[in-house]
Amino acid sequence: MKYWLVKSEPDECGIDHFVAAGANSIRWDGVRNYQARNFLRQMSVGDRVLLYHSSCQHIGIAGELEVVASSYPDPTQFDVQSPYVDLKSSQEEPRWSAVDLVLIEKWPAILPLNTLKQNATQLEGLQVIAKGARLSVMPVTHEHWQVIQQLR
DNA sequence: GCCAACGTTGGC
DNA sequence: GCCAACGTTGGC
Repeated sequence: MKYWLVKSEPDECGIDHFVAAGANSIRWDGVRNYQARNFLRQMSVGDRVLLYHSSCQHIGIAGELEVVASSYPDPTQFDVQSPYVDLKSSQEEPRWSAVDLVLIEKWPAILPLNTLKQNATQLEGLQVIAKGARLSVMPVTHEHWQVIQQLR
């Protein structure tokens, strides 16, 4: 089992979207960055995922998700109605991938980015606390996962 | 709203 | 292959 962190603005697809979906999964699509896509493609069913809220009032980790479907072609890249459409992508060689995620737990409170930064020594290398970090899908080591669990 | 950091594009 | 210009991300 591997560990990951995904970023989203809570208005777009936040923890409450997953709460509303209940036992139903939500497709994690619209990723249009190659490095992030490559990480999506490394996800396996059963992997655990931290959901991070960005660009909002309470920045930080909002809860835990689980991968229930490994990567498949992101349908939004072919949807001309979608803001994520990519006209340079083809059905034969889809450029972008999506996975399906389901809620494991909404944490009782957001674990603030500030708290993560205050524990930067223990979390050294965790990409979300790096200055200027823009990656929206990133791996989390088992050690970092355990530190984060203790901080929540 | 500002702006630093970053990824991508495209001319050469 | 280099790099300037541009658009976007995301914390503050």
